[in-house]
Amino acid sequence: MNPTIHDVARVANTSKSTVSRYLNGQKVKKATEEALERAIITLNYHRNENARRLVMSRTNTIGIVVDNISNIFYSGIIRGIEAVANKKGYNCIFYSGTSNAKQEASFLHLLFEGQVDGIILLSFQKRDLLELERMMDVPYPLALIGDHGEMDGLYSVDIDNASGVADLVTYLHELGHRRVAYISGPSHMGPIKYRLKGLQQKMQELQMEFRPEWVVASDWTNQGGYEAMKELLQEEGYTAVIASSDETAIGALRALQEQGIQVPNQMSIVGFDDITLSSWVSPPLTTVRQPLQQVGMKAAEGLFAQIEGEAVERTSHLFKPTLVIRQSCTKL
Amino acid sequence: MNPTIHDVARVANTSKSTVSRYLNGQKVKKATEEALERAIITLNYHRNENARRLVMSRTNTIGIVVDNISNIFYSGIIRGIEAVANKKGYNCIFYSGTSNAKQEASFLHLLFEGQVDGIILLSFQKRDLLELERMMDVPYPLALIGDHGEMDGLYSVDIDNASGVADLVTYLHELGHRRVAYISGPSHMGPIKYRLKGLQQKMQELQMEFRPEWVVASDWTNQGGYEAMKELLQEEGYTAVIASSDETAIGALRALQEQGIQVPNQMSIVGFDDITLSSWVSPPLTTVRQPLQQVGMKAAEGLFAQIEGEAVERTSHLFKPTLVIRQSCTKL
DNA sequence: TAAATACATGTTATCGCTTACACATGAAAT
DNA sequence: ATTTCATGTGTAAGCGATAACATGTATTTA
Repeated sequence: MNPTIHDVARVANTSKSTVSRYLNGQKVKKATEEALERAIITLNYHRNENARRLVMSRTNTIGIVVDNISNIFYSGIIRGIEAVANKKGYNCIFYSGTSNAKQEASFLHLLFEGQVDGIILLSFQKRDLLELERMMDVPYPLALIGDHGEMDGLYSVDIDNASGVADLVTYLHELGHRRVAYISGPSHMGPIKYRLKGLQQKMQELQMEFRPEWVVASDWTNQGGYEAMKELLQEEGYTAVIASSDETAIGALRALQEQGIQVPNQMSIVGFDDITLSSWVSPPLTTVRQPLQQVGMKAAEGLFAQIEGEAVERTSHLFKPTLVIRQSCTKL
Repeated sequence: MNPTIHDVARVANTSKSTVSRYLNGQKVKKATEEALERAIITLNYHRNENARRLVMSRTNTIGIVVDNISNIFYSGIIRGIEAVANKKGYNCIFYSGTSNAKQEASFLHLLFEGQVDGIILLSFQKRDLLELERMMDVPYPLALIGDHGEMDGLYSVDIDNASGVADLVTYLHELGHRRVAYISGPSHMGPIKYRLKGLQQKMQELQMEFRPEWVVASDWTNQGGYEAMKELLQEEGYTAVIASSDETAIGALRALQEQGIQVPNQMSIVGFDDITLSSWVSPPLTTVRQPLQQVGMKAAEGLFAQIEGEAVERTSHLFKPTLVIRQSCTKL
């Protein structure tokens, strides 16, 4: 059996409550402090966190539920969350829905059961509206990152996807491009809808021609981008391609180069995300960078505000990406 | 305040222990079962996991400590771990040492404090020997993935890196190559030493010439591979390059192509890892694939064996990679 | 030196659950 | 009808911590 606070008290010749106070940083007499230190080392005592949580109804821990823990995009967000959590003295633990197809809402039990003080749900998949509604009823601290199904009532944070694409359109427009093609992504991903909407709105605003046959879908992989570009190459008339992710943009670039089409001289291309690879390819890819860390921080801040009983705006908070100009576009 | 088992008992007109038994799947009379079901729904009862863990000294949860949660290599391993854990009815929670430079051993407190029943430490960084020794003294279920500092006394699982490189050497030798260059990786990574050792041993065995100037280090990034290859290009005489990771191999490929050196006609190149990108590049890269999922499963199995009190071999368990032949090498 | 104050420590109830044990109930065996 | 046994349920004692309250000791002040 592990030693308990009671054992420590016995060995140090004092009482449980003194031990508890000492452990929690309250002042004790110098002599008892030393005795306690010795006792704790001798017994190799570690406090039982479960007992503590039971009586305190508090865990000092937040849960982060991610659909795919190895998604590289989440790493920046997680860094942001952890930065805030560390400052607040909280621990982060991660739950992954990766292999088992558990739904996010199924992790809410962690909250009910007292395993965590709050939860951040992190996923760029499009979310189920029923699940979102269910979450709105949860009287516990909760923050969403990613799609919020355009409904209010939940504290959520996301990239302003529409704005990012709009920036790309504007940039191409400034370079003189009037007809641009678009490589979209898989429909189950949250950002897809907003990126397309941003494209359409900005193009309309700038009175650019929008042709449905200049829009193709991809699965957001490199290979998908390659294939989408091949498909797109059967149409003509556009002078630039906007890919809705850098990975597809790079695949598309490969298809273009394979066809002997020079980038950017004969075709301009831009991506979205600013992944590391984007600066390596040739030509280096113009794209927009997502403020991932800020997103994570904002979500964590909102969560802690809720944990501490403050009022938060239960609505969506968006962060604008920033344009990163490299060498994949040319002036017309 | 949340409803407790006591509230449920009151509403269902029975006693705490009956509720507890019902919740734990023991048989109760049909009538009480129905009453309990109703009471639980009415009250929206969720059992307090902390109280339960306190009295049971058991969490049904294992902790997975990873240095960088977004490392794509870990995703396969994690899938393996989760598969075994799910089968055993355990939950996995992840702890990340990402942002804060916490050492792995500092997560052992989770075990002492009763937060988890066992821990898997997952990292491909080279491990600190002092930390490893400290872990050997821990009388709790523990499994290591990655470097085990060549010491026994810990249950650990790893890729057989030496064997992987040896396979590559053998393959090149079979193709007629006798003089090969090698792009190593960063010294703080665990596999580096073993991969180099595998290279040297197999080359010696096959009586191939090993020249120090044909060995350069890289940081295992694409750009690092590019630079390493440039450095290597100042030397001559070798007919093939073994890169110690696919990402560097792809960078090296870029450098070669930039110099107008045709792959595989003028230079053969192989990588290590079999990342997705390796089959996309041109020419598709010959490499070795790591059995990541198996590694994860083996670690989890060893951990559960320990949790269940079985004896396990407290030593290193290695899994051999398999050669994946594509088109980046030519017969001499 | 006695009274007033501050500070450190001990006593005890409590958090919500599981479980050993005792007890009640009803069916099966005598 | 009585005894036996199985089965379901209640009582009560912990699990290991915190914290309100009471108490004791040291320090300051009159």
